[in-house]
Amino acid sequence: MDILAELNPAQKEAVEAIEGPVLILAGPGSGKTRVIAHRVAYLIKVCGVSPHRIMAVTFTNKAAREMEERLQRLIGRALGDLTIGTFHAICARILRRDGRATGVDPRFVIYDDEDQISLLKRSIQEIGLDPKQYAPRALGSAISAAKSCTSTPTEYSKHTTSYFEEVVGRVYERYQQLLEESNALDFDDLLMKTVQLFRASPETLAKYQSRYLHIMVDEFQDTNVVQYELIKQLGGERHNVCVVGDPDQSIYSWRFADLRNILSFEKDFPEAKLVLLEQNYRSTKLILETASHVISVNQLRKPKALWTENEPGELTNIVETYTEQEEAQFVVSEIERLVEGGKAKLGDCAVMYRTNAQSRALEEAFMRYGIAYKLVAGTRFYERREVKDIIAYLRVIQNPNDSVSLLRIINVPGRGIGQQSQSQLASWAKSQGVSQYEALKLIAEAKDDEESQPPFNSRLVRVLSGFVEMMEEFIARSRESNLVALFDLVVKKIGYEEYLMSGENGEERWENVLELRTVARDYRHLEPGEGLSAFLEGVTLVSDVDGLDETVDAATLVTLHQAKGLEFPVVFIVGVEEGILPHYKSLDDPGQMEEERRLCYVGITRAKQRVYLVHAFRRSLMGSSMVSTASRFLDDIPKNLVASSGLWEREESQVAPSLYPRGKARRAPAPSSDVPELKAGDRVHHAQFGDGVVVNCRPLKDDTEVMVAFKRGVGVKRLLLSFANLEKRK
DNA sequence: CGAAAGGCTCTTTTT
DNA sequence: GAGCCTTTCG
Repeated sequence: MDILAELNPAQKEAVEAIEGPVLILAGPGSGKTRVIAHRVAYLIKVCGVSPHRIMAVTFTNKAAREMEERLQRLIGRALGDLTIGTFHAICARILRRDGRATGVDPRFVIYDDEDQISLLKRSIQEIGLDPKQYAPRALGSAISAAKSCTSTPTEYSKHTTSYFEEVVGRVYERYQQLLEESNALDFDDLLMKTVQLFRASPETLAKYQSRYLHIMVDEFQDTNVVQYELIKQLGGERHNVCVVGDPDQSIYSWRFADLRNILSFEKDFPEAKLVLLEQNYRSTKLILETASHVISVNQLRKPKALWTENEPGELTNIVETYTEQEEAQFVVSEIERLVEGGKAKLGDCAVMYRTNAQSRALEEAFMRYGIAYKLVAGTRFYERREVKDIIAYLRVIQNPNDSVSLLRIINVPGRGIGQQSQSQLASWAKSQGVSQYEALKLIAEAKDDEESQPPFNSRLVRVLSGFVEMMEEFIARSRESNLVALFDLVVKKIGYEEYLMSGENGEERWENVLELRTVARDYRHLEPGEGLSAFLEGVTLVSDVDGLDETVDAATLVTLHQAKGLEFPVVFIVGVEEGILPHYKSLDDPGQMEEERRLCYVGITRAKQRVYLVHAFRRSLMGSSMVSTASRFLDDIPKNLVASSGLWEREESQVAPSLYPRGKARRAPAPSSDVPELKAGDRVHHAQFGDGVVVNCRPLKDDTEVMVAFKRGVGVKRLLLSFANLEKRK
């Protein structure tokens, strides 16, 4: 098979440019994944480069898997040990192998978001601050930002410019100490420590530099500074670095992805070859045009000349519904209509949304209609309590210093080691200068020796010893048994099934444990220790889309972020409203607003045939009902590209003429002489409901109906102006 | 010690 | 509406 056949001239140019740096700017649907795959295949098959000497970085594990499959088809034989995966997975592998040079113990565990928050809380408390006053999440984000520029606690603290930053510096320092004591790395550490390793150990760097002749990076627009640094380190003198990206699809700046990497690339590699992929093979002309109108409003971008030879296709559907329930219902019934009419298969349809919370109404509608769907994240499997409990046991077995996991399981299932006992244990461990697990071992050893008893009562000594003896048994077994045998032993010994069954949703939760066991089975052929470690790494570094199964014929529900890199014949984007898309947190920041717009652009450009942009008039948010207005992004789509419909009549359909209680209305004071003139946007005060904002005014026969959005818990009320006694506020 | 109940605060997006 | 924390009681 000729690897260059079937490629257009620009794609061919990108594939053949194998010497020196290459920057590929690729519009949506322009075949960039294809280019990467063909480029790797070209290197191996035509240029005779060993797969061993190629690294390809993808954004998700799923993308890596697909790339591998594609390559196998292209090359027609096994790949050998090509390095392909996410930055995080690749770095974890490097650190396990060579991390010692920078002080990383190869048995490290990786802390996910939840573990990180819990450790941050502890750090905040330990330096004498209140986690309620200093939100762990906010501090975590600041620390993550620091790590994204490989700034150590000491370096960070040198350059603080505010009290908040000073606090961040202190928390960062303690947090990092605790991580080290726990022999744990967080996601950012995986990247940062690898860069530090390469800085600290030129021999290690040289080893990797001489191995990797060619490096390729997908989704380059979403890399951060450390990731870029890593690419530069590995690229070494050779500069055989090929990066592929699209600035218009940069949607991870909140994770400190830095678009400037693209500019820096051209500066750091002045000899870089630039390739533009502008022909779109995915979408209809009208979809591409719609998307272009949305994105072209952004100021901070370089215009692109995207084009397609595809059919014009259908107009973009803009639909307004009354509530989010109706919105979900519309989506599901429209999908049903398309499927029944033979216009699409169920699996062709995707529903995309800005926030995870929006999936709820959709799921309910899918279930009510009995239509199959797959939810990409949901309450993510690996974040479920029962799943994390078992993982925590396995983590402590691999690495007893993992304090976050130890604290999680020490009293789960309950064995009488409550808060009180735990802090006793913690302070004793500290006084002895040992880790908590080591303290437990000391207690167990000393329990029959009257002399060296730690200051605990005999009951506590008994339960603590019992716990640590059990864990020691697990650890011993982990050296000789395969992962599944170990898994079964742990679950049985701690009585986890009985524990779950006695609680709520026991059956469902037990099923999740069994599901985790089937994941573990994939690792049972590995050597005992290796299987455990690979399993733990796998379950921590999974991404949500990794679980997406294309072979199942069901509609897909994803966030817009997760949708990056996917494509579907039919795309619904729901909640296209001010405050949702764009998200309200972005409303006052032009830079963030541009990112929201890119997010919308990413969504639209996922579609091959049909796009629906749906918004609701009312939506429950954080418990109370709010009135929503159509997203500003919809205004930027010319009318001639749009087929719009409202599924509810603003003038007639609504509830009762007035929500104002009748009895009360009669007793209410007579219309006052100076009824204020109100218009949408005015702030008002109501004696009973408090402060609110006028959402809408509608003239009636001899009165005005005003819709007012009140504060939390009250929601939107429909009032008669003459009776409501509204006070206009400035 | 632990279960239950009530009160609080927030919620973007995720490797 | 949910998850987390605190309080209270057995």
